[in-house]
Amino acid sequence: MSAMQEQYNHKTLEPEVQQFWEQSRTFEVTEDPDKEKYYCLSMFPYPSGVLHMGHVRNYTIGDVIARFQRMQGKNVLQPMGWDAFGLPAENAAIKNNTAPAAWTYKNIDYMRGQLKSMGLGIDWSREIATCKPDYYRWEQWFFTQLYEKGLVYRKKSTVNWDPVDQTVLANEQVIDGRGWRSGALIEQREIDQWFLKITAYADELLEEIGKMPGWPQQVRTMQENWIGRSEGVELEFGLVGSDSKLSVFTTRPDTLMGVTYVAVAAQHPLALKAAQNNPELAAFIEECKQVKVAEADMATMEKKGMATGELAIHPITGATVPVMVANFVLMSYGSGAVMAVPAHDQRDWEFAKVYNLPVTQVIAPADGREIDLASAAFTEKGVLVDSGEFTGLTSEAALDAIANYLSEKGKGRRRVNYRLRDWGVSRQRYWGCPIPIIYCDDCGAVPVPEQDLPVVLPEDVSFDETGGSPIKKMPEFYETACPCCGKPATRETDTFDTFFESSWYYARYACPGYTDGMLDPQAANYWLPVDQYIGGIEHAILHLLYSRFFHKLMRDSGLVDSDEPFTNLLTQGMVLADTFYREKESGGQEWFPPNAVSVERDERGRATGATLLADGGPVVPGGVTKMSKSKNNGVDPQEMIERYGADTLRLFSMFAAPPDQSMEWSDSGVEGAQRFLRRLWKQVFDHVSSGVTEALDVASLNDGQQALRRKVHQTLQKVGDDMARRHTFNTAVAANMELLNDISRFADDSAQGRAVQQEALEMIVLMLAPITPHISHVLWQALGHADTAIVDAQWPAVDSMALIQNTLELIVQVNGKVRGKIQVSASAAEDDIKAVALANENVQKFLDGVTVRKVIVVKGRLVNIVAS
RNA sequence: GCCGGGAUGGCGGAAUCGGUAGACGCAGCGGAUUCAAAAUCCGCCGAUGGUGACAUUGUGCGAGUUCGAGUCUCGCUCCCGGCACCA
Repeated sequence: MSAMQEQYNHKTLEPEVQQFWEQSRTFEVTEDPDKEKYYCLSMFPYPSGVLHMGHVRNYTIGDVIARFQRMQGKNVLQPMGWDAFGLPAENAAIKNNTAPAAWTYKNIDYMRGQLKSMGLGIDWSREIATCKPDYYRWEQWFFTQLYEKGLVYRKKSTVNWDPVDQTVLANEQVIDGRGWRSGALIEQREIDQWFLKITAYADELLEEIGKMPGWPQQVRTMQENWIGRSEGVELEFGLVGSDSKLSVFTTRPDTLMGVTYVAVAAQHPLALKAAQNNPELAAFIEECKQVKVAEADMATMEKKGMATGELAIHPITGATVPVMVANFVLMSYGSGAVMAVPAHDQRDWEFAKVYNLPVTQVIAPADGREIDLASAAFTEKGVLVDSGEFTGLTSEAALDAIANYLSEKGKGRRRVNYRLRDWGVSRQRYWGCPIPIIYCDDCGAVPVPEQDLPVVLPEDVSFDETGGSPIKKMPEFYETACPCCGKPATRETDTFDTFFESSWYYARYACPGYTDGMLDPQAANYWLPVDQYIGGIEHAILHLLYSRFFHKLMRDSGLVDSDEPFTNLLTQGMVLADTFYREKESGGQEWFPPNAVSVERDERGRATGATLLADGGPVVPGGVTKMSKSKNNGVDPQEMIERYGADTLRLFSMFAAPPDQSMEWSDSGVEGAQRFLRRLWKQVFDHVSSGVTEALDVASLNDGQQALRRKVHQTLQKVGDDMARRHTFNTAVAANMELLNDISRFADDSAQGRAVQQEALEMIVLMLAPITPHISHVLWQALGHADTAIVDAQWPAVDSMALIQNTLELIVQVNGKVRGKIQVSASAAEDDIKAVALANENVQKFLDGVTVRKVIVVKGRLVNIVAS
């Protein structure tokens, strides 16, 4: 063992420790049936070029959990890879005239180095890049399997066309009518698309999300709402002068007797048919097409409609009601037609007011109060009135009665509807996984046979200024022969949505080099499901729903035997920083990085203003917002690692806020974290350089020694709970800071004093090991453990004997207000405690002239004297 | 509109099961050290009053339950996130 340096120097220390891990292959793991496994996974990064603070936070949380679980004796897998396909590579290719592949690989190489400098305990031998054929060949294979099973289909459908990125987006990728990446207004277009039948799994996806206690409630609710199950009745209206029927879906069959018209979507076949000889209606339908389905300000949209001239026949009464085309009916939900009950549905009511349609009340409040249908619809449930044989039933009873009536007559049936729509996976982009389909004039769409996989994406390509996909202009790529008949045929040139790759990467990490199939069942079933998944809340719906869907598809193909991919989910909060700006003369703001600004404060520390360091002129504080290029408030992790070291950066990230909350960046907070590490270093240095330490003899400790030892084991208990159960790493760090404060105040250089201090320092180094692994590694050696690396050390056990106290301090309250503190023996009887409390001098002052009514003793905590 | 989460010192946050509100850190103030500065160390640090012991008050607002409420209940206000002509 080399002698411990007096000064903490992260610059030499961290690379040395990282080299040790790499040489010892510390984090490379294999399946070991005798050991409990723990699979800890952080969402893999897109190789955009450089690491940002969001990555640092994500991967530090994951690494802390992984290292902690390893110290629990588990066989811990923590892999890393690259979500390598995607649009930014194409944009960069056009801008810099490089191929997307070259750009991506260059970024991966650079970012891998950055991740390594963070000191993450990753099994790098399992690294995956989704743009490599040995990865994507298996999703191509899986797609052909799903095709055979009928879970894949192609249809011409209205899609969201992003005019900037020149691509189709999934509904989930359209936010407020704009593309989730480009922000461009989305247009509607008809294109042939491949779809995955996620709706076939809607029920299971919904059912199981309800029983996943390891997921945050927020994410579960978001997925539930997204799937959007609603139970109701599907029923048919007849059409006058026609044999065809008009099918509608309703969740309120109890209001059926109040139907005064039927409304259909503009794209509904009935509307299109009626428009053929009605130019006015045709024009209206055309107008509705212009309105985007997901337009931002829908709420203010005017109810518009037009009569089709058709008449529908009520399934119970046989009365005829008009069929209207209405702009508020969605073709994509249910059957694209609704029964309208203006008296009991607000939208129907508003529409009826505009077009003078009758409002017929059929539900009355159960409590008999008056309602005014002239001002609004009555949408609550109640009791049926004027409803023929159903009159007098409650809404609940009528729901059943009418549903039964309709199904007996064959005019309707109970039905469940979902908001969720099938997943369109085709993208008209180049930098993605080719969809393994060949189109033959005679045989139609034919999946590429297994022996011809993978369909390799050509990497050596160049882009023209249109940004269109190069493989669409490469006959050598798309010209091929039909696998069925051998005639000349054309290859699909669309690629998969990149969510396709990220939907199963977690499983491939179990067997990244496996060449005999998509997954090695033995390895996959050993490691899966992921025990802890960590990532951003922005993936609450898209990625996390697709992954769950994929896992079930893989299960039903016999590839995995679990139902869900991620047992526990931690969604980390955003990283925020201060912003400062000046108004530009040309309009708009010029934003300055926080470290270029000096904040002035008054004598209480309150901010009074801010100036730019460069010119001393004032700048305006713009609040604390998510780190972003546009606000110029990003902090470069690499710079922080170089200046303070990875341990300091990791410590600060974990200390600043609980992992699921947003975290504010603070330069002085980082310095505080480093200050703590230097104090810890100095404490260990002073201890080890002042001689040998003899063995701890617990029985011989004096009060002061016992007190420090109690603090050590109390801290251990708390930190263990914070790390394992609560995931509140901020309070775990705070507890260690408290402990170090106590250690540095502990001035006892007696033999047993030094022994207690030795234990205290060992414990603090062990407790910090998951968070600050480099310094802990070195300090552990300095404390006399040169033979075993701290990563292989066991998490220490709490000595419950050390927690025992002979005397306790109790708070004494009078009527709930603290009036004094008393020391009592831990074994004191309740009556004795009461007597001591009542005798307390300050307590006596408040008992003067009043009568004690009751004395409440809360064991180990307080005494409350009730007096009046 | 609906669903979910919040609101605690100058700031980030702590208080885990109803039991000392403000742990820990940052900023600030005072002191030691230093020729000086940085670094380091010690002390103070919600508000009001008091030299002090201490007292009063204080967790967005208004009620309530309780011996005792930041925590539970009811009613509001505001903020953040998500969803939304979903029949």
